[in-house]
Amino acid sequence: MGAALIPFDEVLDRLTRVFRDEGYEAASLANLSRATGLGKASLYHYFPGGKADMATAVAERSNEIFREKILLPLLGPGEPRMRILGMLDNLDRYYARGEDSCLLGMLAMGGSVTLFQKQVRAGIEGWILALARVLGEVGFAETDALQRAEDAVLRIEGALLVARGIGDAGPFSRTLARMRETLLEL
Amino acid sequence: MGAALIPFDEVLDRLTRVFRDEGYEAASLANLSRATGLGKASLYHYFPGGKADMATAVAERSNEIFREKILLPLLGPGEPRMRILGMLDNLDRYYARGEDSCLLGMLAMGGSVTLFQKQVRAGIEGWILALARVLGEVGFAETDALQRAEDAVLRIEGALLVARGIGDAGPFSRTLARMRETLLEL
DNA sequence: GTCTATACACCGATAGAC
DNA sequence: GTCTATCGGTGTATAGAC
Repeated sequence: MGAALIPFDEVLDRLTRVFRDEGYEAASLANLSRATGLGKASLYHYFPGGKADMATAVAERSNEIFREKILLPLLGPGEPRMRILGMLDNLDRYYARGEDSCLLGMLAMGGSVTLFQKQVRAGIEGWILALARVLGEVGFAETDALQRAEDAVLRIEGALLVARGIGDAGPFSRTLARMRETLLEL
Repeated sequence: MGAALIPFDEVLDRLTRVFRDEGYEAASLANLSRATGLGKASLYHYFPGGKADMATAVAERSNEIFREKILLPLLGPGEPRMRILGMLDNLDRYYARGEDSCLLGMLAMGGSVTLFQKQVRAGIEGWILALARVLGEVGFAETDALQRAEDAVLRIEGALLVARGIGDAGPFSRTLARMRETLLEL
């Protein structure tokens, strides 16, 4: 009969970890099966579209979680400057001090970007827009706020890429530290 | 008998394009064979270690070309400020205005980073050190110069990642524009 | 140094029992 | 809803002729 062995969200979490650590192409069904404890056929029960289906679901859920953990506190109540500094702390935790990679970044730098461009775009642009909005509250003019927000987001992404590439989380930590001093400056 | 059909450097160039556009895992021997016009067995003649061998060779050559086209002009003769601004123009051309991805970035965000970490580290750190040196000539203190250089490099990488991820080169162009105004400022 | 042909493991995906 | 067993295809890699 087979009741669900673990909650579906837990399945998504484990799939996320594999895609985030290995990238889309290197994440084999054998990996994904092992990570979830589910047989391949069971994975196909939840995701009829197979691996691509799993990755898009995982990317969408990742965007939701990012929204909860990063964007809502950023937009939420409190003094705007403090919320922006709080975002930097939350990012530090979210990306495990630079040890974890960004799922969207991994999907972006893979051979099948186009499959996930909708989710990548939504995640990136949602982040930029939210940050720009709070920078606006702080007093930056709209275009300046947008520029700063875009710059901040792509610096985080670049820092995670470089950290992963050289096997040293230092660039991520230093990037957060620099942004603490410059993001609100001028 | 079989003389070389195309110069070896041309083979490397074509392999580079495949790895840079598809990433390591998605670049199949069939792709690489088609792109070079060489049969699989011929590729194994040049690269006994197979695909990993091709990718490391390609990464090393990519670092050499980057050095020629970007780092030497940056370090070369001329007024330091102008050389730094010149680097930004050269990067704009090198990455085809944001349409091309960074090979090292693609390798960094793949499931086999560890295979290429030596080359990725060499490329990234060589770039940072060169830029820091010229920033030093401009008058920035050593630690400040290093911070600025690291920040600049990871912004370029982040901009290329975001551009690829959303399918729009805009973030890359805007990043170069912002850096033209801020990299030498303060 | 290039090719054709092929080995054989693993890939994503499916069938069908329970 | 889960499993085992298996499919056909493609992956990397090799053998051996020319």
